[in-house]
Amino acid sequence: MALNISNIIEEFIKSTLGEEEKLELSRNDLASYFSVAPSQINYVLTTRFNVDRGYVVESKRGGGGSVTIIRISQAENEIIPAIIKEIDKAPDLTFNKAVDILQGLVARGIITKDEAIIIKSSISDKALSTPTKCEGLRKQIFKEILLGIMRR
Amino acid sequence: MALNISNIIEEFIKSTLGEEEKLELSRNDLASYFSVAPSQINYVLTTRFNVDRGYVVESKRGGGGSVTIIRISQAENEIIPAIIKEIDKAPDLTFNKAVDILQGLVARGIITKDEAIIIKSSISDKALSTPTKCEGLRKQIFKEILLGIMRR
DNA sequence: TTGCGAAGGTCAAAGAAAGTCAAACTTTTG
DNA sequence: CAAAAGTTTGACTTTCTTTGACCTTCGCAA
Repeated sequence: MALNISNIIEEFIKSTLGEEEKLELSRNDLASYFSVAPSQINYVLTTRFNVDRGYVVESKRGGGGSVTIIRISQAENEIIPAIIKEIDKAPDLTFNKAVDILQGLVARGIITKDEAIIIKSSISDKALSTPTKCEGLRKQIFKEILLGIMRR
Repeated sequence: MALNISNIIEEFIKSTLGEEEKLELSRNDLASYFSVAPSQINYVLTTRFNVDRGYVVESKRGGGGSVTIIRISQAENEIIPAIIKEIDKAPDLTFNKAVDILQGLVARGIITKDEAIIIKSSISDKALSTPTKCEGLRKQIFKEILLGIMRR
């Protein structure tokens, strides 16, 4: 993995979180600990700890404010329908969004890393590049895959 | 073999890779080390480290970005390119033909049953049913999946 | 009750990689 | 030797990260 500071902060948060469900921390302290702009913490949170990847973040401003990272724990049989509902909101599905979702599924132990690789292949831009570009195709394929996972 | 800079870079990468499975490097650093244009590295990668020669390349842009060269494992290195060659003979690929191929891969222990299920989902008629029918799409997706399997 | 300081939030611009593509150049081949 | 194939270069693009200026919210003390 490339060594940028965002990845390092991501790993730090994950290892501090450990097996716990929640982690409360101070944005400013974390930023000064890593000598970065406070807004960089937000960048890490929005790109690495979003719903797609299986986390939610809550926060409180003002004196004594803080940021709380929460691992989403959902009954296994509810996750996939929830994801399908979520992706159905947008007309299309980007590759990166799908990769985030897959990371979330791997993190929750629903699919293996190897399975994620296969799925990524099947919905990559390259796989879907055809003379006649088909709108919404990736989404459709991805949904079928999710349904297939549920059925097994 | 002609002693052009591409061959020298190729040898350098190979000897740095050694017996390892993966090598992560910086495109720009490598380019400046050999005093060539960065895009020359891409040229070397696409001509010398492609699937036909038993490698796949992954990369990440942006700060801390990098290029990773991955050696494909041996057994799969034989079988999968052969399958790709075979399916390339026909312009299209039926679902049933693909299922046959998948059965073969499961039988040889190259993929698991669960992985076969996922792949079937991604190339099913239902996944691919779109308003504008896309010729040869299933084939393309299937090929990408096969490449993905090699990459694990 | 109001105002100040201490959080955290937002957003856009700058920076840091890597990717693409075509033109120019070089080497090989018929 | 001419055409084809292979190599090298550089301008431009895309993606991801980092920074900083400015905004919002909250608790507490005067």
